[in-house]
Amino acid sequence: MSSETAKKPKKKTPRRHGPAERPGPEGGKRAENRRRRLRAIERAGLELFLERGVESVTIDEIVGGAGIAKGSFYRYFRDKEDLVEAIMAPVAEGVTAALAKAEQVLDEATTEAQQRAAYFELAVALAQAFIANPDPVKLYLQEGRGPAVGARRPLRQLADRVMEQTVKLTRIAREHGLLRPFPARVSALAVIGATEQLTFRVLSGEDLGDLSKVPGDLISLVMDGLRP
Amino acid sequence: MSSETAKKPKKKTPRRHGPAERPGPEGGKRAENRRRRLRAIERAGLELFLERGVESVTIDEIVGGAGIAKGSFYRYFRDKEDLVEAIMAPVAEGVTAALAKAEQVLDEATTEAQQRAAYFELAVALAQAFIANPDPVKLYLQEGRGPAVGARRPLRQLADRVMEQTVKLTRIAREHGLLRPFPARVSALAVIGATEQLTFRVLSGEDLGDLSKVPGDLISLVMDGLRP
DNA sequence: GAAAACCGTGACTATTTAGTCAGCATATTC
DNA sequence: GAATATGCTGACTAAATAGTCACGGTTTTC
Repeated sequence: MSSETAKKPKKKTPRRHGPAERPGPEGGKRAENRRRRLRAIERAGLELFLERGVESVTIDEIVGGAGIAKGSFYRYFRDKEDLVEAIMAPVAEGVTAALAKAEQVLDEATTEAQQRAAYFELAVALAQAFIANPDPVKLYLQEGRGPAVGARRPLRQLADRVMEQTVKLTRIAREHGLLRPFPARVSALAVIGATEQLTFRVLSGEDLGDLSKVPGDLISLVMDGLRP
Repeated sequence: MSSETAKKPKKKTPRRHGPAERPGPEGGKRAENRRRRLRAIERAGLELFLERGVESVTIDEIVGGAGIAKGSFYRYFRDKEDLVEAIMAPVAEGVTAALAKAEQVLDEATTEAQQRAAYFELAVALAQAFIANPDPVKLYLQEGRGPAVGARRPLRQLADRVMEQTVKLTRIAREHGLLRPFPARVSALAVIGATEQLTFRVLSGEDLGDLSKVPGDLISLVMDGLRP
């Protein structure tokens, strides 16, 4: 508070989310309680975020839903943004890793079969990440286009990372002659957009018929188009 | 109030947005002031919503941005949701009308040429609505997947209407043999998703190369796919 | 099992916020 | 241009909210 230029909440962020600085104990009772509480907070937060939107949910509601005291929230998370980041961490890591892996494999691939296999692997890895974390994925789809300020920042940042990585992959695929020569950004965004919209509506309970057919239909649609 | 039995702010909504019930005057100075103020509020609100998200913006910030007193806001709008609805009205009407018109024309079309013309007209009408209201469209794309509660309700409702109408059109097109036989909802959502994502990123200032080529590329991509 | 480290609690403070309204200002009417 | 209708203002209230912290309970350590 010495220097002026009064920013309200400033960006002081020495440490980030996590149970606390996880002082020292062992793999015993404390660690167990910690895990339980952490999960309770994440679970309650996620449920409320999906129902009412990240920005409208208050810390009081979250602690109420988790059945803990308010002070405990602040032992585990710095603020709401921190909680969102924690909720998204598994998805963010899974998706980022899958995209990075695909890029690396593609760079080293020499045959078209290898290339196709890389894309197939990518699709499988993404599908696994989605299926393992449907609610966080829905939150991402629901709020991921918001401005990168406040509690939604982690969501928007993930969306931007996904876009950039996908553009890279698209560029590689195009250079390998696997795609028609549209600008890579255009192809990538169209594919992301179609995939995300379909995923969002499925996760919203929209009736899309036989769900097991959707992924195949999407790929067929994207690769060969809608024209009969 | 252990759980939630009563509605917090209730849904009392006797009248809706507008300058007021526009008492009586004429086409003179008062009406002029009214219009100016209305536009100032909408402009300030829209700018803040895009920058920081609908739910995070306060009424005080809006009146500050518009340069008016707080009481005046409430003369023109019931609350923030009401303002959002007003901001989106031109787009909502344009899009809804275009989709309804296309449905009607398609129902009466007898030749394939007429059908194709109807889709072309639709594309033109939608493009016009987008170009005439880029900021509201961006707001819709940014927040339109949020839950249909609070100030974002009008945005989500518009998104749902767009989806339903597009599904209808897709179904008609498919029955006319213009599309491959994917489930109509799947095709429709894929097209909407690709279109909206591309539009959102264009409006976010993303570099997509020659912008005049994007619509054509999108159509080509959707109709004939990415495969070379 | 006693001391020490750690943790959870919820009342509390300082802010922020939505919404109101009495009084002054401006436009319209005659 | 006086009388009246309408509109704008901003201080005010009540409610909500983020974040803190002293205290008492729990777990670990020795």
